[in-house]
Amino acid sequence: MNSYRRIAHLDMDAFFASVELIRYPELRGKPVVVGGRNVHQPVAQSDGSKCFARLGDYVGRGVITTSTYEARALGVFSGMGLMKSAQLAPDAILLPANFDAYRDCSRRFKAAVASIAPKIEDRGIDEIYIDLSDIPEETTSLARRIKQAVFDATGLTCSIGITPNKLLSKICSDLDKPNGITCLAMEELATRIWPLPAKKINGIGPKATERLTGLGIHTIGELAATPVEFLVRKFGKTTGAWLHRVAHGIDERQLVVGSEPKSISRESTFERDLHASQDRAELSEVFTSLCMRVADDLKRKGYASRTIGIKLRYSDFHAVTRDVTLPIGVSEGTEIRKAAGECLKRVPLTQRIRLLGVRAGGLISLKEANPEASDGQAEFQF
DNA sequence: TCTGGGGTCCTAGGACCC
DNA sequence: TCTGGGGTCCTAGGACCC
Repeated sequence: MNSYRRIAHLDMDAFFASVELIRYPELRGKPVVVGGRNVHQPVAQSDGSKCFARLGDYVGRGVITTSTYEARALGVFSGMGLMKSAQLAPDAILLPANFDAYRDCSRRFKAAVASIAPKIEDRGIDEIYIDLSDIPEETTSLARRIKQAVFDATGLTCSIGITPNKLLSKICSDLDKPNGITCLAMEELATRIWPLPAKKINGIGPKATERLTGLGIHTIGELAATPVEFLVRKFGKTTGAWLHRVAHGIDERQLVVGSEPKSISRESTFERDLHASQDRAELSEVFTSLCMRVADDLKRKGYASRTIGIKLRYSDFHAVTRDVTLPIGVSEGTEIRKAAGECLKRVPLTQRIRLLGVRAGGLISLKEANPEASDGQAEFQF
């Protein structure tokens, strides 16, 4: 058992936007945002330059997926509604998301890191944890080498935090962005971590931040100074104890390597809110198409699902879910459509609908789900 | 002019079984 | 005719993350 661990968190800098800048180097230094729907690809003009969509011209629903640091300086961040951000930065360039390119780039940066340090936990398309404990190399030198490997593989920069655990490394990778390296030892907790706002802790989101603020707790240091009994009284046993631990920089979690997906889903927000009866045909078409896409994803990844569910978001943004567990796993679009259709009957349909989604949970490998396709499964045959 | 799409994990109540 | 706990599965909702 390791008494001293060395855990890195690596976060790609403005990932989607940076991938786009490799494709369109003429946009470097300009405010650029990625997002929206029906955003036109850049159009080549007769003089050889390209015509890009302008954020100020955008009409419709949608949010910013990523923005360059120049765009962030104008106050537009990921998650912000595009129509709202258009008010703040009308002249920013707007590019449509190109997920295939991002996934490809993601695979390349992860492979580059794995060639140096193979113990990696995947945390999505643009970040990973790396366990460096068993690598005999000085920390900063190792971090530089990893960053160089990522750059050589992708042309992109990243930021790395290295500390004794995942909790602190995640905080630290964000402290010197972009293109930074931040190492931290436990002795530096009070000086470098405690002054930060509590919401910098992974797992303290908007709701928890609001509750803490209501208790007069703003920084991680203030949280650390709060008696654990008080936190347990206010947040319950599990959460209260957890808040106390993380504020003191304590996190014993190991890296999770090679995890399997738990669910696969597809959802779609409509350009305008639809009515169950008036827009029946349109809704039905989208619904079936979502089921088919889930079926495609399941088969491509080699899973069948025992629990099929739906999600509706109404025009007031309130969401409901319904699901059903089947006796056997399914992966055919028609089977998913049938189960999802049963779920739909259990949901109120008076209000207009903003979003429709279909989810497949309870995943089992396709081989287990299809006994006749494998051998040794036919105990009860006539 | 409101608020995307893909996920994970947790909680809590009820059914059901031993 | 009142009454145990424990365990697991199912369903719904919600917080949070990238």
